Amino acid sequence: MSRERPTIEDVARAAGVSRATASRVINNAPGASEPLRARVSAAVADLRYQPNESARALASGRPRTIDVVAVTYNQGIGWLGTHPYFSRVLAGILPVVEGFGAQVRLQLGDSDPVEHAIDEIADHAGLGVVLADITPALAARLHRRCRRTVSLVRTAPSVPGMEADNVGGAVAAVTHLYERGRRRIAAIHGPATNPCAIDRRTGHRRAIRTLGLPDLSADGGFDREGGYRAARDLLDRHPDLDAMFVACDLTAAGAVQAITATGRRVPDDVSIVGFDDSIAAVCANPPLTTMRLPVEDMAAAATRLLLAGDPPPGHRQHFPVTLVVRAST
Amino acid sequence: MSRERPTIEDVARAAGVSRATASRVINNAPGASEPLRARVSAAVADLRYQPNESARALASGRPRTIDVVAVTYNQGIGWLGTHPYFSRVLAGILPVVEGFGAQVRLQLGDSDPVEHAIDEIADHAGLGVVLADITPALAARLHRRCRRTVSLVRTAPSVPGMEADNVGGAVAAVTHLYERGRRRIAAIHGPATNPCAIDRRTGHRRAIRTLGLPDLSADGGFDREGGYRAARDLLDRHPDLDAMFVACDLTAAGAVQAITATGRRVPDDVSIVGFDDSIAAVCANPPLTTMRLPVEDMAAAATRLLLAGDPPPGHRQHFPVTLVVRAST
DNA sequence: CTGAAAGCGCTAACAC
DNA sequence: GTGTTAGCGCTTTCAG
Repeated sequence: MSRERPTIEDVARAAGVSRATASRVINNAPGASEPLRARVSAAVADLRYQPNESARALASGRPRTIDVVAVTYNQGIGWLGTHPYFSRVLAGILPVVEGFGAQVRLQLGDSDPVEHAIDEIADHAGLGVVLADITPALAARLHRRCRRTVSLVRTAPSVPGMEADNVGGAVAAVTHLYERGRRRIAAIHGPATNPCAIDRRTGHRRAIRTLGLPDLSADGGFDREGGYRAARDLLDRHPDLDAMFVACDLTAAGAVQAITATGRRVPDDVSIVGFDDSIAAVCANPPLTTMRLPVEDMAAAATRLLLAGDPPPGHRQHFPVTLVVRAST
Repeated sequence: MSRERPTIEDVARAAGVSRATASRVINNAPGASEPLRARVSAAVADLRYQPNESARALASGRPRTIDVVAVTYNQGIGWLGTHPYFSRVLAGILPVVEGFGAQVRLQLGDSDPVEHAIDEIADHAGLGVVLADITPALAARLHRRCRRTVSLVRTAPSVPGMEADNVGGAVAAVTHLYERGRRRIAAIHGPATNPCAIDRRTGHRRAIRTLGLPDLSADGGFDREGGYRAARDLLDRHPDLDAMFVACDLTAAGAVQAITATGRRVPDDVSIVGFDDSIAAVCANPPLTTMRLPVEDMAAAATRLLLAGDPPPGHRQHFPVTLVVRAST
């Protein structure tokens, strides 16, 4: 057997048609009769033909890839290896793209300044770009240069986006704690500039206002260390608190460690609700009650949207955030 | 300003040279005088020229990408989203590739049968393929069709590989427990077919033999649930055990939960050492003493090797596995 | 509905 | 050293 991969030329010859016709049926584009379609398909199967993606990309002016962009915002590349979010995004995207016969490309977007990285990604985009976690301003910039873009977090009005009910989730979390009889409920919030964190903060504020609870808040970022520190601090300032709402499971895992370190028990003395339902929630001890963010579903939906054609500007798709009860409450 | 991206033709014209010369300096290949190099470089900067990767790929017969392959072995795509390993691999690879001006492509390799997926990846490979976690047999198959391949786990003799000292790590872990005064040391092993797990098993056996310890083993897979189950089981069968060596942090996190659930304290009653030093280790409560696998370093080294040219068959690079002491011992 | 032919932007032989 | 030229394998007008 020949070592060379067959080209579309070979397929056309084998099927006794022109390259154009072969191309049409391979891309199942209109304009080919049933009999010819059958012959071409047979030839494809026979020769085990697989299109050369590079040639396709050049000819059509666009690689058949979905670009996933992760902006690091100077947090260093480390966060990618430690934060459970990104791999869930990939887990959602990969099967969809694979099923479509396209490919996944990873873009870092951390060169300095970020704007250049974003512009370059936009100019080279393939079938579409998925924004894993990006500021509205940057998303808008990218979307201006490349329409086929979807954000997985709340974003600028023009940019198509998958939106989870972070506000509602935070309300539900605090309410759950309240219903468990807790009244001294503290909160550990995420980064002040992160859209998800902002919404969870909003939800928290709304809930304590509604329930008539005091505002016992601290900032913890979205990492474990921040959670540990914030929890220690909170416990120092309010030794009588009996619950914590934490805006991220990773942070919550740190908070649990801090609570335990002060000799308190979870959930008996302090109960705690996290957010995300990531691997961190189930690794914590006790495992965390948390608000499930359907990251995989959102990423998969974003990908499908992109694969289906140009998403209309401002398109929105909404996702619920649901309570998952474990041992920490 | 024109919306069209400049081509190499534009650069050549602006610099007053031929396309070939422009190409040479852009790829900084030999065969261009200093003065011309300068003129071309100026034109590149001036026009903000960026090569069209699709055209490059087609002309040179190979896309400028590093392909990262994750084989799921029917575990479903979920593991990718929950197991901390894969994202550490990416965190190691991305900066290196980015610095080189190449791209990262993700390959799933889970179609049925796996062999086809592997063959297809080999036939379409770009600058090189990084095998995140693959059986020796599959790695060998891929390497046969594509020389520029590196495995991150112990693999077939012919396949270039990055090898961490898993055996030594396991020995060190058990020894650490022994030095802490523990004598009833149980072990929770990983999947019987996983090369890393096998080596850690070997190390464990070697250590208990050397130290004259009984073999108290159970199988836990590489996930949290398995760790929980195995630990409960072990505790049932050997209520007097005073330590556990667990072949994966995720599994160890589950084991800690199980130990706690039986009313025992970590590390007072049972101390525990994990393996990997992943995010799971620091999310556990208490945080886990563990054997650090330098995944990011290994992935980065593999990438550099690939980017430097075809790695010689059988090439090996060794990495230490070091003890990180935290609160679980 | 089908085929012929013109590139897509670049690399790499090959001449000069 | 430098330029000319022939493709890489495919998509996509444009005729027929």
